[in-house]
Amino acid sequence: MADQKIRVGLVEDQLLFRQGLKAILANLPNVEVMFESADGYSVVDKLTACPELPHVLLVDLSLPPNGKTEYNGMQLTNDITLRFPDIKVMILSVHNDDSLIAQLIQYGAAGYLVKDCNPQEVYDAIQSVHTKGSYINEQSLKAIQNNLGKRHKPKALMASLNLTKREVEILQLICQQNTTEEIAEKLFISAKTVDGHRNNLLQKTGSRNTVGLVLFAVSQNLLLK
Amino acid sequence: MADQKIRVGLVEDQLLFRQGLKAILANLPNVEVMFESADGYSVVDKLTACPELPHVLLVDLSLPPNGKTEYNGMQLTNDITLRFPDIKVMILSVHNDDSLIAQLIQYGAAGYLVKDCNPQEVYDAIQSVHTKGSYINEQSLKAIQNNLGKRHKPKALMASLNLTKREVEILQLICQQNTTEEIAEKLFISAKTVDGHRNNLLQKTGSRNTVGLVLFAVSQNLLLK
DNA sequence: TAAAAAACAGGTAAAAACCCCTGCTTTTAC
DNA sequence: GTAAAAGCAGGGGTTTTTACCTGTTTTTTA
Repeated sequence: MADQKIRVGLVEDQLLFRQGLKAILANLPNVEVMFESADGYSVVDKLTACPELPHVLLVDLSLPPNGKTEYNGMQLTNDITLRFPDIKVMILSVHNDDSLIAQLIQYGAAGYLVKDCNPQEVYDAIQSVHTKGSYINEQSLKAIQNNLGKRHKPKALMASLNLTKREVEILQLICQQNTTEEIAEKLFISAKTVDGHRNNLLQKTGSRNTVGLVLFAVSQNLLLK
Repeated sequence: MADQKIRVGLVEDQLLFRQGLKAILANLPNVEVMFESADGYSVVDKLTACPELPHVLLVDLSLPPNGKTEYNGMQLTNDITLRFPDIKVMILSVHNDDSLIAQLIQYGAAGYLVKDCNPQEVYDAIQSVHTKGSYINEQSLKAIQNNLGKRHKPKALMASLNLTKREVEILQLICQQNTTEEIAEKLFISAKTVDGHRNNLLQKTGSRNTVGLVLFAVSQNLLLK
């Protein structure tokens, strides 16, 4: 198992970059490049035809469009991880966009590398993705932290607002697109009372209108699914 | 630099576990345990008094309360990472709760380990956190992926709805708590026109009212920050 | 170039927002 | 243990905003 080579696939449109990467990886003792593609469209087909699937797929984030429709590394990542859950997708990109990184992780990417990293880092990443299941470096972690829900200290905020149970209850019903009267019926109280609670909510949350209430509820994870 | 020892701090209430961990780490050549605490309350004070800050802080997630108030590893992580950004906080926990892991990462934790891992993994984690800035293993990555919003192909949904640019623009302004008239002023069009767009949005998204529009925008990540 | 889609706009009724207010019950604090 | 505070329920009325309908003009696109 430890001596078995890590099967690596490359998805990268620039021929030179792809060849260079292949050359670098060829020098590594326990890595074998056994798959490559210049665009995203044919990858799934090629993989289904493979006798052995690659362990790790290095995917360029900016893949070329096919005529009109675009099929970039993000979409490919999503499709690959859904159809081949065992393949670890490692994104290569020139950019370093936080929200993009977070989204890629969300779409199932196992790691993210900028293209100007050194070869050793590529090797570490492949190794880490294969053995640990992921390769998250500091910048990726920061990206994740910045995009892992925007709620900073929800408990503190909630506590300071001091919403009552009834208010939370009504807020949740508002967020389910109920009108004031519908809420009143469901809670067996007067519509006027609901209106009063709604106004308290507006005041307590500092909202201008229902939109603000919904955004608040979302930020505080108060939504019932 | 490479020969310099990694300074490690322990925050763990169980004496036996803390001592055991210290003994394990003492065997490692490039690790030095130079700080320890049995609860969360005194950590910040102790750290400010330190001549040299630890590189890595191993923190037990379930720290004991002080009388009435609770101060657990989550809160400690939040405080430490805010006040000492250079210290990498590594969480130790018996549980393996996805949403908890994600929240900890969000609060600034650099890694998460379950307590029944083997000593080698602790060493790897410390090493990784110190050199790479983070240690995210497969279960942590899964936790992150599960908590980075829901994974249901926003683009596909968006495409099928076919919102126009103008509609998206107006939806975003609605989500900023603007009234129809304010939006009209900002876009130099009639309020009636904005209203028309709003109605198209209601129809296209299948919403009953503005609340539905906001929830849709949130689900599609259409909010401008 | 014809059809489709988008942008625009007016009228009307319903709902929400925003004020004012009175009681009653429960919780909290001194 | 009593007083104060907070939560809850209810009411009246006005103004603003939204929801829903209709239609026309402009822009896209097949």
